[in-house]
Amino acid sequence: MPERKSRKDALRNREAVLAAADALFVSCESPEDVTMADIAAAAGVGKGTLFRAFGDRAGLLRALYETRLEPIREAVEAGPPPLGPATPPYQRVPALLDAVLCFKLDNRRLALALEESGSSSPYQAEHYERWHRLLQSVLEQIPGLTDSAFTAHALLAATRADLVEHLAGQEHVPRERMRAQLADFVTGVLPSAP
Amino acid sequence: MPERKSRKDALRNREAVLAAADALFVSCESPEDVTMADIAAAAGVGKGTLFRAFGDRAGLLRALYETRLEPIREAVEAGPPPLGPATPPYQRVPALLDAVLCFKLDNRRLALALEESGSSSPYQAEHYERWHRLLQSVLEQIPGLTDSAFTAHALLAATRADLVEHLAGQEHVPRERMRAQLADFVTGVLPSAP
DNA sequence: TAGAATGCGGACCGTGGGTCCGCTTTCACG
DNA sequence: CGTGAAAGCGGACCCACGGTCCGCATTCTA
Repeated sequence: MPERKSRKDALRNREAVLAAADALFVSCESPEDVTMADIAAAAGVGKGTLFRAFGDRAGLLRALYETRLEPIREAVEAGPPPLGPATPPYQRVPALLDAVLCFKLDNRRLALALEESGSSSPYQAEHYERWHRLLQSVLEQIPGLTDSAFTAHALLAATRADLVEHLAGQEHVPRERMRAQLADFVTGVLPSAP
Repeated sequence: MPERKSRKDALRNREAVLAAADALFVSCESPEDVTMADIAAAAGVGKGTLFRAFGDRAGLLRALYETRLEPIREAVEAGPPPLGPATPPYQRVPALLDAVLCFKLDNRRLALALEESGSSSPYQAEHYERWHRLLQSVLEQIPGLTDSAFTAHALLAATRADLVEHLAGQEHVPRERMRAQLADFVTGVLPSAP
């Protein structure tokens, strides 16, 4: 069907914008003081271009996020254990959450920007849906869990970007300690094999 | 010290604003389409009055929130079991989280408005601090828990306003079911007494 | 009941997301 | 190549909203 290919300048500009936005988010105090105009200027394009390419702020954030997320997505969908589908559920659940946590640690500002993207809640984002479905389906294979849907939500909530930011930023919890805490929590939630 | 008493019209207006804001938040689709001007108009005062009384949007939200929260706070600090301090930890933890959940169910829009209050994360709010400290201290009395601070964060994260809103609003999970899910989750997290 | 102190209110401002439209660049086709 | 039209560009512009300001009204004090 359609998918008529874009002009090459459009493509080049799209990349420039993504790169500029990424850089700005990495080197900012708080995501909300990176404005659309800033990004356009840093990318050397006009605001119109930026909005034409991504629709609105949320669209740009989403596009960036998906890009960053792709390697992990692949590792989860078709990679080797402990992330890939061949992993037994008991090991895979902590591995998945650890991956999410690490991702948010590595992309703090971006994740933050996306979750507080003004309007709608993070729960309507399509990538959240994906994580939740996956986690739920894995949890379902673990006997003794009563409600895999809610459990998946609750576990993912423990990796929310602003919580991560709070722990890492304000309370200076080091990365490895946080990973250990989350891992402990997760294994505590899973029914202990008797 | 100071605390010079306010004029009575100031006090009256303050109440009018709180009432108007409350009403508007209850009957709105999304908290972000209740503007400050709306609130001022509904309260029959000028915008200046509103900002004089509460400083800024976040201040107003906070004031409203604290007001609503007060009964629960009292019940927790000095009330009878299962919320009050006399309750044994194993029962009190689920009771506290249930109270939080019910509060957010009863004040969905308001809690939402506060958490997404633009700028700073909910984790810097003083009322979050309070809940966290309390929950942590109760968790500490339960043997076998390795990290009460993180566990408290993670449990509270399961009651985040936008998650509650998502479950109640989009997925139409009924109140009692949600309470049961949370209760199950919480007891799952607490180490089972052997 | 006069004067000061406190508060009122709405016109006004700055900012930032998003739009618009005349001009430029690209590309398919001859 | 040359050429015309589609695709894209960019920055001036718009508007909504949070927040400020200051001349006027109300309340308090003596």
